[in-house]
Amino acid sequence: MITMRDVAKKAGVSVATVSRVLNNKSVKLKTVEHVEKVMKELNYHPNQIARSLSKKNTKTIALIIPSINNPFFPELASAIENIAHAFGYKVFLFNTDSSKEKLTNYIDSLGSSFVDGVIMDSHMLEEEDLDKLTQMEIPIVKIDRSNFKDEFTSISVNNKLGGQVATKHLLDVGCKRIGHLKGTDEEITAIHRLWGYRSVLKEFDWFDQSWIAPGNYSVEGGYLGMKELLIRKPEIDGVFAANDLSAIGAMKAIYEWNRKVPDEIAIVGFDGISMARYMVPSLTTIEQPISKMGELAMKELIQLIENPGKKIESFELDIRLRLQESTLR
Amino acid sequence: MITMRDVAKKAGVSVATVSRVLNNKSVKLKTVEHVEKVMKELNYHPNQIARSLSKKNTKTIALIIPSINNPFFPELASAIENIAHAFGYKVFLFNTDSSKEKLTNYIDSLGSSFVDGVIMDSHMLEEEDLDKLTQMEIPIVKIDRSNFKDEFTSISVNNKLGGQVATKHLLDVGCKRIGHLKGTDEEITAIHRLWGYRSVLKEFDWFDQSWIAPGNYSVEGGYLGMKELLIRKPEIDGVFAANDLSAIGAMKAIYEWNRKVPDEIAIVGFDGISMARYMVPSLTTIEQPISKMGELAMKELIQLIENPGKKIESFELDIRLRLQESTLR
DNA sequence: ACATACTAAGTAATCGGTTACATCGTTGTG
DNA sequence: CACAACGATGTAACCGATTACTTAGTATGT
Repeated sequence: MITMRDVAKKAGVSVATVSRVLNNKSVKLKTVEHVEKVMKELNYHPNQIARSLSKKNTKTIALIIPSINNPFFPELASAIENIAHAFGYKVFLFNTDSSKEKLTNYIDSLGSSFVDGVIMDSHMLEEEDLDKLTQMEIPIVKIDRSNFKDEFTSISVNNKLGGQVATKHLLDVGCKRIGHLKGTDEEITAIHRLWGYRSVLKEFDWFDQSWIAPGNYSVEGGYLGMKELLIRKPEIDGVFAANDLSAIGAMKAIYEWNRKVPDEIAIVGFDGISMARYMVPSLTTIEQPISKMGELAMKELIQLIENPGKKIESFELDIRLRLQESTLR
Repeated sequence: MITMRDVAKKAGVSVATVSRVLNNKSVKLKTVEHVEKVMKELNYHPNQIARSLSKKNTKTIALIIPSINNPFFPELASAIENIAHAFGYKVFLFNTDSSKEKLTNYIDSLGSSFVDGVIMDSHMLEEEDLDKLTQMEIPIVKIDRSNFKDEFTSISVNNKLGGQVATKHLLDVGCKRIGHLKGTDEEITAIHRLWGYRSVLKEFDWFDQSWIAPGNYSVEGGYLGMKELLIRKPEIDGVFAANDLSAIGAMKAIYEWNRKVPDEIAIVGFDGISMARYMVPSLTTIEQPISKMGELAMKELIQLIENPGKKIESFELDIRLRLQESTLR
């Protein structure tokens, strides 16, 4: 491996000068040119690890997400990676696969100062984990699920409001019996969406818990949950699925049950993943500004990293109803 | 920041001993316990960067993919990340967004020895890039698109065969006029799939280039390309789309055109992304063993990294026809 | 009892950069 | 003309670990 000393020796200057050339510090133009020529000749690449060690930064962040099967996360990751790249940061992909063990594992590793910051999107965080993270004194931005106190900058949307908008919309298009495919029980987003749904329907006398089935935030879950609802509630004519994936599963179940979307059963999802537009029929959904969330998260994290005075903030971005065929009637 | 010296001082031993405790080298049990206790007390975490500098490895790999919107890549990334994690490796996500500039940028950065290896899935590699990569002497595994000579270990499937299987299947279910939504012109996989399609149909006298429309490997592209075909070839009754995304777009176009899948037009995709199963109707597709490809790639890369004697190999995995409703008639 | 082998631990060099401080030559000012 | 100020460069310490080499102490064998 070619090192700075090799370059210095061949160029007849000191290592300090080579370093200065690399970092655009004051060096005579002629020297710069000469040293750069030597670097080319030797095909020299500065060692990022050594640089990180003395500079005490790595220009690297960790992105912790619970799953990669839900397109929401790739879309988010894409936005994050884009901004990161634009600002010279690299992104570690830590996929916890909804496994607590893997999450703990990753969190523990963060203490080893190989990342400058963390974007965390996980519902499985417990007090213990948060304590660890706080102790590490590493900048953190939480996305999507701000279930804990305001120790970290967080980016989220109003999930309860989203649930309300979705449910009201189903009422607006004439649905009389509206079911819900809820997300996982641990996720705060899922709980809030459920609350939104319930808050709109609680005054109706037909409404009770039996209109709620598990959807598990997954296609398979939505599919199974919808089958359950179809059996239990043949009169169902509207569904609010806690996310787009489960809505897609639900549509599949409805189709197999030989019922028509939207005429017999209208359906609303949540997230606004791009695939929702291309379903047949296209899926009405509560759209989160996914890219904007990713961009904001990354930009905030960079702020946190690069100017230590930066304060913790909470951002709540707007959702909107993206009207499509699945509720068009 | 707490360092090894702090631990050493407090424990009354030398830094070497602390290091040995960390690396399970021969140390008296009593000393180990004592040092570990001190580490706990000080909340000491070894600095990964310093460790990497002296060990000359980073337990990190770079995954370079062209896009994150096509679910194929998240599914691949997921498999890779899983194996990586199991073997103690971390994964950098480099998404080139089909931008040559970003790719070059990332490739150049790889010289700085901050990764032990690279998994590369990009069709945009040019001679120049390959030269750079070869010079860096960094272990590389290429996935999916082995368009260049055998300088690197590569994992792929037989795309031409896939195109043939898909097209023959459409003939088998009774299609008389079969169009193709091709992928991007630069991607070798797309070219091979097209070849497969053409090789099956070239003997038919109705067949010519005008049955091929651009699909661009994207939903939008498939949608637009299908519209084009529907206008140009009203008699079309079968479509082989170069990937699942474009097939999904095509189904949307067909639906809007008020034609029925599969009865009036049958359609086959390529890739076997999990979403294909949940389309309405579900999408028949040429299934690549995506997870297996990712796992194999990562395992091979680890081999390459950890035992330098390891030879370059080419793996061609099997594809299979995944029969679903979109060709069921 | 003494040479030999082995274990546990310490000393200091090293990985490849950055940077505080020192040095030297040049230019500017009264 | 003498001295201050500044710009370009060199020297060497440092970032936080690992590890080759060395040494002290203990166990084994004859």
